[in-house]
Amino acid sequence: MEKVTVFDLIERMSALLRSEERKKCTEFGLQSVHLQILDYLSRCNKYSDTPAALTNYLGMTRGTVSQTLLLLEKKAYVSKATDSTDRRVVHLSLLPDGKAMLQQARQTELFDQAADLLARDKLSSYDEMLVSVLTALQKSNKSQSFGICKTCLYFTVSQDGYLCGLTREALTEDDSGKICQEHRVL
Amino acid sequence: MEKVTVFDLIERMSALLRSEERKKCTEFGLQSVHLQILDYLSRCNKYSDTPAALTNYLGMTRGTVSQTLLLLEKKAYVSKATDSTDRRVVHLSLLPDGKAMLQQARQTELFDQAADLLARDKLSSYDEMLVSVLTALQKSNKSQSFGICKTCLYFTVSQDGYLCGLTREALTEDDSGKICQEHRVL
DNA sequence: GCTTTATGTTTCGATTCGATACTTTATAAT
DNA sequence: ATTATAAAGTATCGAATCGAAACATAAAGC
Repeated sequence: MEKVTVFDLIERMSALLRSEERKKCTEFGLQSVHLQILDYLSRCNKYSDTPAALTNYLGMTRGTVSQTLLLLEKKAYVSKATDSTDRRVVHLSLLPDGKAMLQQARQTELFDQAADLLARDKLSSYDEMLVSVLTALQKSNKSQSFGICKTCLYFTVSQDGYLCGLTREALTEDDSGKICQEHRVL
Repeated sequence: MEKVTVFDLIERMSALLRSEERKKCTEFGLQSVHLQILDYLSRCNKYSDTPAALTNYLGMTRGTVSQTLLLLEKKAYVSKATDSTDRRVVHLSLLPDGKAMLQQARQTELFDQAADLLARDKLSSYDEMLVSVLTALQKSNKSQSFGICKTCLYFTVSQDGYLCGLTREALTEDDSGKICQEHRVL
């Protein structure tokens, strides 16, 4: 397949989602960045719930992120807590209101419908397909992949559960499904 | 495949592209909306090069689109021309400067690299795969699909070339590859 | 101890964005 | 025909975003 096709297809999907997202946002009186931040926080793990990670993830400046977080904090969507060991670092967490908002704003209908339509066609193994597309994209975007923990180079299965090879810490099943800023593609 | 997987995969791709785009934009002193507009204008056909189409495509209000176009016009990226038959409508076109900017700002490297990586793996027919994913998404997003002209319900092949079944006008090969706001999924 | 680096915050000005009201043109109704 | 209604854009205003730069504080290097 020529590059143009992949390029166009993915760009189209992306534009489609962007548009949907914008509509959702105005509906709930939010900005798309807010939604992206809430979404990220709901998916990232404990190593990645900092303003700095958000800065990298969203590709914005620190100042802007700081401002936006201030606003989200005022709306009681997120809360801050300084790290116990490194007192420069702030850990963010979704508050109940934030979770509720995210739940409402997620484009679930769109995807539900799409999935239903997909199910009718008898396509096999298109998830490995998409996975490989995404992985390829992540590899290209060298800097940071922000991949799922369990697909990481450092992710290891020990006798008594999961383990992060980088931090040497034990990981719960829950942790292993979330996005990590330290993620390295296999 | 469960819905979650599709959802996550595509969301991830989208987030990735958004981030890349943001970086590109600040690099060139633009806003991501500007780039999206330039991109759209470079891909849309003559039925779709109006502010109203942009409004639908981007999911913004008419006022905002009008403002942004004013700015792009001032930068000599786009130009306006009132329609000859319906004097209410305005047709937009990319000026050389706009094309040049778009050329520079497009995330070609990212996709080139991704395509190279994909080429190494021996995956067959993943384009039909992605096409069907995208089509499904477009079907879900009932309102307007903004699909490629040649994949449209109204697209017909006559003895002497292509034809739009809606407007009854002849279409060039070039036209048939572009995005149309009237697009209907088959 | 001093410098350098990293994480966040603050401030400021330019820009965006949505809401509302408005103009102009086309289409529909009577 | 004349009026009414709808559609495409524009203009204006105020709130909010965003990036740049300067700043503060904490950790790390030498």
